[in-house]
Amino acid sequence: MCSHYNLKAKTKDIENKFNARYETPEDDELEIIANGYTHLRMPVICNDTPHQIKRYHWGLIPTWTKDTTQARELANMCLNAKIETIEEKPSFRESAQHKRCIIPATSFYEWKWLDSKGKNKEKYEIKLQNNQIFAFAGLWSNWTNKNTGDTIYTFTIVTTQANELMAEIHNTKKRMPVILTSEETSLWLNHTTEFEHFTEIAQKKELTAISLEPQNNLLF
DNA sequence: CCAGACGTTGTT
DNA sequence: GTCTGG
DNA sequence: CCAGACGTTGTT
DNA sequence: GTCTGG
Repeated sequence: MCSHYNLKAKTKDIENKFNARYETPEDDELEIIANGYTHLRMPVICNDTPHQIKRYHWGLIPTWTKDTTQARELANMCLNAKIETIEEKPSFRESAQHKRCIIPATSFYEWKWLDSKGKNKEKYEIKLQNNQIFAFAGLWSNWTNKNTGDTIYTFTIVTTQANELMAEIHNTKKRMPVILTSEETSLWLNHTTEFEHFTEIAQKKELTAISLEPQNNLLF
């Protein structure tokens, strides 16, 4: 499961890459290692405002969520969404139809299990081969807390079957996020391409996996 | 029927 | 809101 | 990972 | 003690 990723880039480069502008001012250079379970607000570009970069919480909260307790549970569950079933799942289908987004990133993390118990794991950081900024395919949602009237904006990262390299690393479940180049993001946002096609797109990505030193804890 | 889930995968 | 397991 | 279950049947 | 759901 893709539950940690990194966005390390100059804000100007992110803006230029995706032809979009930050909604609110940012530092010149970002380096954010996002841990899904902390539900950080991360930069996203949504289908309804494709030239704006907004910050949404990672961990999708469906519109029908009843209260904050349930919201917390769902946000923890909905860090990822399988592309094969997003049209069916109650948590995702509304978003799959109307609420798509892309999530700028420069790398993500995965562990290779070296034994069946997961006692020994090898950490990897995965990037595009040319080390370019890329984007995950994602879904967004807006949830209004009936008690406070506050609306929380959230997103999830869409996953698909692993390609050859990722299956080597994510050797238990063999999944990986749907990775898009800046040229491919409009295919996802504009809703014009079949879901199966994104699996093909993801399979073809040239990725580089860097084995991380055991002592590198990346603040996790 | 109706309370409880609603998700992915092994918290990388 | 809608589905589903018990 | 680690708290919590560890069972079967299928509501009356 | 060991499995497993979250």
